[in-house]
Order: sequence, then C-alpha cells, then structure tokens
Amino acid sequence: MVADLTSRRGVPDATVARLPEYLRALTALTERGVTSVSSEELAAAAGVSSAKLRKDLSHLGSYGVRGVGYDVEHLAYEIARELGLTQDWPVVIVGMGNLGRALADYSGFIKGGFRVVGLLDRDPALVGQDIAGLAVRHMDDLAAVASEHSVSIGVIATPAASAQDVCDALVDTGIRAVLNFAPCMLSVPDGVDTRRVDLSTELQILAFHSQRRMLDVAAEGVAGDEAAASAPTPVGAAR
Amino acid sequence: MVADLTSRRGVPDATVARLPEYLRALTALTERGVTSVSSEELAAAAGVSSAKLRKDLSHLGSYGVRGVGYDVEHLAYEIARELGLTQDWPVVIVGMGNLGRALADYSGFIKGGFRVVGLLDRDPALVGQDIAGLAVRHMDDLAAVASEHSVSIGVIATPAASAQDVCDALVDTGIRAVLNFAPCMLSVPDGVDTRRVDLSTELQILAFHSQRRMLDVAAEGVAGDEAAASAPTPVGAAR
DNA sequence: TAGATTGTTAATCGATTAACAATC
DNA sequence: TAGATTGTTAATCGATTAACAATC
Repeated sequence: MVADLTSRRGVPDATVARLPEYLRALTALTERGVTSVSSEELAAAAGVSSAKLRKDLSHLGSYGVRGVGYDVEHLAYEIARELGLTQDWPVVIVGMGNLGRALADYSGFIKGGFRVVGLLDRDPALVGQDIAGLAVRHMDDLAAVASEHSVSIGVIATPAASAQDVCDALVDTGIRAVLNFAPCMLSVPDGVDTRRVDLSTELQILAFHSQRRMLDVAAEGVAGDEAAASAPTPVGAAR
Repeated sequence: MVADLTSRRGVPDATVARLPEYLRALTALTERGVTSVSSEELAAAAGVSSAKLRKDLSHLGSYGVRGVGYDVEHLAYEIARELGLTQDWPVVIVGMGNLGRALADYSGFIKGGFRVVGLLDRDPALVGQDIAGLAVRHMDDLAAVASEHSVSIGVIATPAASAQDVCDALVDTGIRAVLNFAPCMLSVPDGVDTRRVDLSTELQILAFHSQRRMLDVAAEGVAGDEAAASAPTPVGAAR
C-alpha cells in the first residue's frame, strides 16, 4: 500500500504563502549587490520575525551556514525551485476588460516562469486587437490556444456572470490551475486548484479593522474619563 | 487599569476573512428569493463546512433559530454591520493605469459602504480625464481631496517604485487603511493597517501546487509500477 | 411531542514563538 | 578559540473539527 503521497515532503501552506515574499526580498538584495544575508536581515526585509523565517526555510532544506548566514543567490534559486519557477508556466487570460488589460500588461513585470501566451474574449469587437504584443483571440479558440502552447494556468478576468462557464471551458482543455478575479465562487472537479482575488473582500476586511479601531478609541475614551485623562494619543494599535 | 481594549469582543482573523464570502452567498440567496437558510445550505454555498460556519457565526452573536435556521436578510444585515458596511467608507484610488481604471470601474459593483470619491495620478496628461464618472486629479491635490471627503481608505495602483511615496502621502492625510496592489512591502507607522494584493504571489502559489501535483503523479507512477498497475487515473487530489 | 438544527464544548490539528544546542 | 548565526526543539497559541446538549 502506498503511503500518503499527496503530502510528499509537505511544506505547510502558511510557509508556501510567504515564500514569494522572501523571493522578492532576495531579488531586491541581489539588485543592490548584496551577496550574503542573515535570517535577521532577510526577515526584516520581508516583514516577518527571524524565528518564523528560519522555521519556514527549514522546511525546504539546510541552505544557510551557521555563524555566517545565507548566500542570497543560492537561497533565491532554491526558493524559486521549490515554488516551481524554474519551470515554464504558459498562462491564458480570459476577459479583456480593464482588468484583463492590466493583467496582460503587468505580466511583463513578472519574474520567472510565467508567460502569457493567450488573451481571450467573447466580444468580436475586441478579437484581433493587439494588447501587450498579443492579438486577442475569440473564446471559441480556447482549446486551440491551450493545446498549441500547453497552457497550464488560466486567469479569469470576466464579470461574475460568465466566470463559471469560462472556468468549465478552461478545465475542459486540461487546465488544472485557475486564478479567479471575478467576485464569485467557482465549482471545479477534484484535482483542479483555484485561487480567488477579490477587491471587495479586501476592502471589507480593511473596513472591519477600521471600524474596530474607531470603536476601540471610543471605548478607551470612555474608560479614560473614568480613570482620569491619562492617554493623550487615543489611536489604538492596528490589526 | 483598563483591560485589553484592543481585542474587544474579538472576532478571530480567520473568521473575519470568511465573513465577506458568507455575505456574498446570502446576497445571492436574497436575489433568488430565499428567505431562510440552514447552516448546512449556507456553508455549501460559501464552500466551507457547516461546523466552521456555525463556529464563525457564533463569534458575532446568536442570530439563528434552533430547528429552523437563519433568516437570510437578518443574518446578512448582522454580518454587514460587523464588517462595518453599514457605515460610509470614502475611498481614493492612486494610479490611473489599466489597473486603476479597472478598480475605478469595478467600484460600481461593490455593495455597501465603499464609495470612490477620488482618482489621482501624477501624470499631467491624465489629470482632468473622466474615468467612471470622476475627473482625475493631480497627486498634489491629495490632501484637498482627502479632507474634502473625509477619505478613510486609500488604494495604491501605481508601479512599485512610487508605492512607498504614495503610501506616505496617504498616511500624512490621516488615512489609516491602505490596500496595496503594487508588488512591494510598505512600511507604515503603528495604527495604520495595510493589505496587499499581488498577482505574482497568487500565480506562484498556484505554480507550487501544480508542480507538487506533477511530482506526486510521477511518484505514484513509480510506486504503481512496483505495486502493479492498479490506479487507472493517476491525477492526485488538489491542495 | 418528535424532528430538526443551532450554539457550544472538548479534542485535534497546525502555526507561531522563544530558546538553545549545533556548528561554522 | 571566541563570536555569530543557523536549524531544531519544546511550549504556546489559535484554528478546525466532530459531537451533542440545548431548544425551537
């Protein structure tokens, strides 16, 4: 019997989510000509504690040198490899509204691995237009584009109403990873990975914290009245 | 001595992050004319387990009826209130490239609370242009716009190189909540809350899972050879 | 009352933190 | 060797899950 292959050399989800930030910090250090870095310095650059950084890196292997630190270039390579960025990931973007255009343009900035090979829309008026050096193709050509370039990641930048249909079409072509910018849940078969990015959710989380901060200040004000006016700056700590 | 006012009626972060999804699911139910829902049904619509949903809701209060379920409209109201969406949150967006335009347009779709009152850019060619019904103003007018509308949330949609300067300017006007779409860390004083949305990070997390899935399939293939060809569909479960 | 479903409890799981032994 | 810093251990903290008593 084969034992639990799905969690092979399991790197915790929380760690995976931080690896891109470490990689970005290391890239910035490389650009500044820094060749070696301690966990304390790198952690500060990435906005985490050094204990957390070392714990995270320990899941990938032993790439540091005790008493010295980490070789910036080597550590960057190992993180990139762990994330799969040493491979090629052809991407299609569906939906060429403002958001789709922004994503297509932005793709030029992405370091490593990701390559936008197809832009699709179902509006005939957009088909054929050149965006970021690619001609927009019609949704009906999705299967052709996908197989032509062995597309592995699909990005949905359509309105919510079309998102599920687009997702189904992406999955039909064999795509197993979907990034969804539409404000809706997608249902996908087992074996397909989806992530959602939603402006509205992010704003709502910010609003929650802002509101709590306001209520805290109000409560502290009342408490301060009782216990004499002792706190001149009533703005509470965030998060 | 005043006891721990900052975590007043603390709702866990993990719960707060899911409230927007519950609210979206409830809104969809309202639109379909559904007036009552069980934790089981709502959980399915939001893509979580019913145990998790009930636990999350229990942090807000007791808004359900045993044996019956939840009143859709009432629960939606309570979640909206908890998130602060019953208040008005004036928002400015800085950076009117494709992404900034997309965000400005998208704002029309946002339910409750958020109101885009200012669009800013430092490019004179863009200043004065009409986007989504608002005239773009110059960055130099930020302080005026912010005080005019009591702006509480700032959105950064500029390139990474300008993001920190923009953030400092936002904080200077008294803004205490910042949503950052630029691919960089921001440093802010205590009491300022920031969140970051980054395409590149999301793609990298997808790539990690895709790569692991490929490696798992490969490993299973080898193991399958040893233990006889018993698994006809070698695609492993995602996440 | 009987059936259904919530809200809570207790157990489990995973992530974070602090401290330090290993070692360059 | 002495100083510095990693990688790991153990303790703490927070989130998830399953089960069920409370109660409509």
